[in-house]
Amino acid sequence: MKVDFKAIEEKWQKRWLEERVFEPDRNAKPKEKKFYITVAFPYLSGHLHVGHARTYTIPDVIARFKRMQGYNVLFPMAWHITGAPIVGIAERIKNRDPKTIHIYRDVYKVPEDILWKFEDPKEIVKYFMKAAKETFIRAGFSVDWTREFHTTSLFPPFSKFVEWQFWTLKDMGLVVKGAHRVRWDPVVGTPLGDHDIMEGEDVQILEYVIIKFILEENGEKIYLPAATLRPETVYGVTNMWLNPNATYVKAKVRRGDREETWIISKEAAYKLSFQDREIEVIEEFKGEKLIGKYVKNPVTGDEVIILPAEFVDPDNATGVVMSVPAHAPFDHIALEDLKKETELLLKFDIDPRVLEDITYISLIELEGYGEFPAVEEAEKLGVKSQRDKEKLEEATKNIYKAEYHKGIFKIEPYKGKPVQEVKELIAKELQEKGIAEIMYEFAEKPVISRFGNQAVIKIIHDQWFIDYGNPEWKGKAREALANMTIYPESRRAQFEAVIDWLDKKACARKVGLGTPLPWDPEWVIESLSDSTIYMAYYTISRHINKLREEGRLDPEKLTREFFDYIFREDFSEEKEKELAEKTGIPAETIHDMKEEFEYWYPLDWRCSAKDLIPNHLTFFIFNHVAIFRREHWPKGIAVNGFGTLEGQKMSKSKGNVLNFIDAIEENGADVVRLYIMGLAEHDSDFDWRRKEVGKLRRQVERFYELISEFSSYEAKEGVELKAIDRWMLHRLNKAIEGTTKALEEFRTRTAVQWAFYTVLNDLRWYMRRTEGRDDEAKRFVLRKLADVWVRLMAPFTPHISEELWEKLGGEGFVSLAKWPEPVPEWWDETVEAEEEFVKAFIEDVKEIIRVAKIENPSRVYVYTAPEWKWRVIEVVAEKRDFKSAMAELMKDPEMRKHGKEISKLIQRLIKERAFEVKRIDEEKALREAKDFIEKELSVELIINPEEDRGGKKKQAMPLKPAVFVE
RNA sequence: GCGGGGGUGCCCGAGCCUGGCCAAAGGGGCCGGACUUAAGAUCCGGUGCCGCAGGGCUUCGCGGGUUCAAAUCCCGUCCCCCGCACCA
Repeated sequence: MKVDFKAIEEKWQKRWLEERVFEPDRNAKPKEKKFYITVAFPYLSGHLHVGHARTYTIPDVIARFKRMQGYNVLFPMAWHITGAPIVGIAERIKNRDPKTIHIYRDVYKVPEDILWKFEDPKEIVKYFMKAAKETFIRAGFSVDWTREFHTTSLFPPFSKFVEWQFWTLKDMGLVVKGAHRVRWDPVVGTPLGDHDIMEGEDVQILEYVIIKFILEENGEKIYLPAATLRPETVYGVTNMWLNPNATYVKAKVRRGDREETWIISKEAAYKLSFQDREIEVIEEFKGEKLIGKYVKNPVTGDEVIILPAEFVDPDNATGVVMSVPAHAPFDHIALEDLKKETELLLKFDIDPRVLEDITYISLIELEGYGEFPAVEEAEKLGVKSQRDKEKLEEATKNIYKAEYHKGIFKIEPYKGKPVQEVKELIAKELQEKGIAEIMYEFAEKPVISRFGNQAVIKIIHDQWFIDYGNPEWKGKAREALANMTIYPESRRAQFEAVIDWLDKKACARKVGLGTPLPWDPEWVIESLSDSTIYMAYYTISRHINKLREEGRLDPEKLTREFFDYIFREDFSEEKEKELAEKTGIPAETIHDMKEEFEYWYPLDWRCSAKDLIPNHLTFFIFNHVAIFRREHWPKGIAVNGFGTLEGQKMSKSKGNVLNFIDAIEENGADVVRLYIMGLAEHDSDFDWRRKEVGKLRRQVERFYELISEFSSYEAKEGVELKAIDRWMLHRLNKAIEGTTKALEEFRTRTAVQWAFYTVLNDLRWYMRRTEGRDDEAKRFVLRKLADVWVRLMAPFTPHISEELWEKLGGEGFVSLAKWPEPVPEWWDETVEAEEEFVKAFIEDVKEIIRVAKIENPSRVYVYTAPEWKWRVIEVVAEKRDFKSAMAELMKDPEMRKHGKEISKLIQRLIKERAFEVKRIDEEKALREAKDFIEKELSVELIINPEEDRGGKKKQAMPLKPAVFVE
């Protein structure tokens, strides 16, 4: 039988919408019975694919589950359109970029006539919002659509809400203005995000400390700023390095109201001009001009000579390097090289003896090394000259790492401190004294922008930040987190780390869709920053939407005062009246909004994929604790993993994407939902495999057929049940318990395993065990099972569950039906143990037949353990040691008859730690299952005969009867 | 570099917190059987090694330790994945 999933799905989706099944009424239930769950709204630059499906299905399943548990559930949805990508797409469509057109026409299947409208970003937004909503409806998501909205100034009421949020943060001093470094295209003049970079998108930005050595020339004070990543080594400088062939400049460097004269490489002058310095080049010359001159170390006061070195790269930092041969392999080797080049020295008019006089200065105590680690390491790796670049780099890396992590500084005033600490201290101190500055530089080159230009690092001013570095704020965020439930709990550590590391976050930019910063409208609030507390907006959104529809809303009148009242203040009739006048919204409606917010908040659950932990989810915590009162702080976060397609990462540019809607079209929403929920747990990733989905589809069809069949049965109360019937009901209880527990913890995979597979397998076993039976007891069991099973499956496969619920004559929607609870009288651990015993027995006999290679067995003799052995087990379980168990047992004269055997048995039991054995009536269990066992094994089963066939009888142990096969 | 998370049988993946019932759930694949004219679907069995009686042996990245007992705890080590921001 083919099940027409599509027809069933459409039918119920229509009914749900018509009867407003998922629009909660806050007056229906007390606040203790409310359940508010949200999921990160989708960014709509295209269709949702199956990789996204899990993120949205989880909260829906939980919402459905909670609804059935009797909660008043709010599960809203909105759309995120803030940011640059959509604008970028529009631009690329306009430019007829073939790649973009391919994606939108062929992968997303946008009709041609609509595609060209995409030159306007608003059209993109319009199209995909509609598509996403349709997808969600067709996925069967139990969303309250009355609260739908989207972000940016295209939806003014929400924009006003964001404005309010930012004013509030600003007043608290949490939005600050400052400088910020960005990757920058110097030709086009724009900041470069990751996707704006053609080459080198993952290159790190390093913070060089540039230490200004002093060169006195004709009484003029000139600085020679040496760039280093190890400022602490300034105490060990023996000389300076310049590249004699590189071009250097003498330039006036202005920063603020300070002006100095520097000598740096030509490249450095250019790069520094983007980093808060005004550079005026006075003179250009080759590095050789300065070789042999002396400069003064600004920290130690030492006079050191400038020497030539070809390893100095003028395009790295300042092109000026200080030499610390004791701890830097490059410096050591360069000095060794130079000693051999007398001619070169003479050319620069340097007395070779100067080199001989250079004494290495040891700064760092490092275990496993002597005074000069750099020298040792270079030797160890067999470095011969500066040209052994690879080896030298390795040596440098080794030494740097070792000294940084394990080194102890030897020079006062930092003596005895770990290098790691000293480095920070010195860098800070030197900067404070004006001896050193910071220069940003790429760790590798080249870094090319998508415009094809060599990128630089620029310091931008007037940038607005949200100051997540604020220690007080961090404290509150930590407090909130500590009181939250995180699923999976193992992610908590990451949240803690993120809260610790988070610092100033640029919150506005000059391009893209969004809400303008209310006090500085040139800036648009950036997309991660405008969606941190919108869960609060949902609570009043339906009123806003209604007012809007009725044309009774002037968004401009949604002032700070209005939002303050709703979200941050106490109830006040007076205030409501006042606001009614100011906003034009009826006082009752304002009151209603306030009540609704107070009812739904705090948010019970926030769901999202795990990639949002380092940003959105943590911002969500931060912004909540800043703006809302403690009682409104969020209660839980559940994160989930991503999806791949047949083992491959989904990539729209490569075309291997399966759109969510296409998957639904192909398999039906219920199958897709069940598949995705059963595939992975919590934050682990899942892999979509077409073949498996197909298989599942058939199983779901089977489920449908089974329940359809059982629906005709009558559950007549009071019929006498056989052991196997009770077993089935007991197992059903377990499935209820297992599913419920798993769903409470967002463990969808375990839940599906219980709700679907375990029940299916148990049912299979039950049918096998009861084959040929057709009696009232069996019908009773199957009918009960159907009732329970449909409800257990309803969160996962809501459409066919509705259909089946209707067939079963259930009242109303299964979506609102009561979630099953274990039936107390169904519990029967004994019958389960007996059934397991029977199963194990069959397995054992099969094993014997197999191993002993018995052909055509005809009879199986089974001997269950005698009573006294059970007694021994019980006593051992209680006493747990040989002496007292033996003593206890020997009190009984019946037992004494078996004294010797008992002593052996006790020893064995203690050795095996067999302390937990559930007592069952083995003989009864075997007799009840006799027919079945005989059929399974195709033998005659003889239970506990007098005659000891094969002399096996004495082997009988509790739960392990003696067996003889003939 | 800093931070977070992992390494389990042919593959995916549970178990690890709270050591024992773990040769290790559940899928998938593969092999065999039943059903069928056949294919498919479905059902049953097998899938570390050895074993003519239900047993034994060796396994959970690698090395060591704790324990009567370790996939699970501790120490060391190797390898892998992810994030590092103005970007959704």
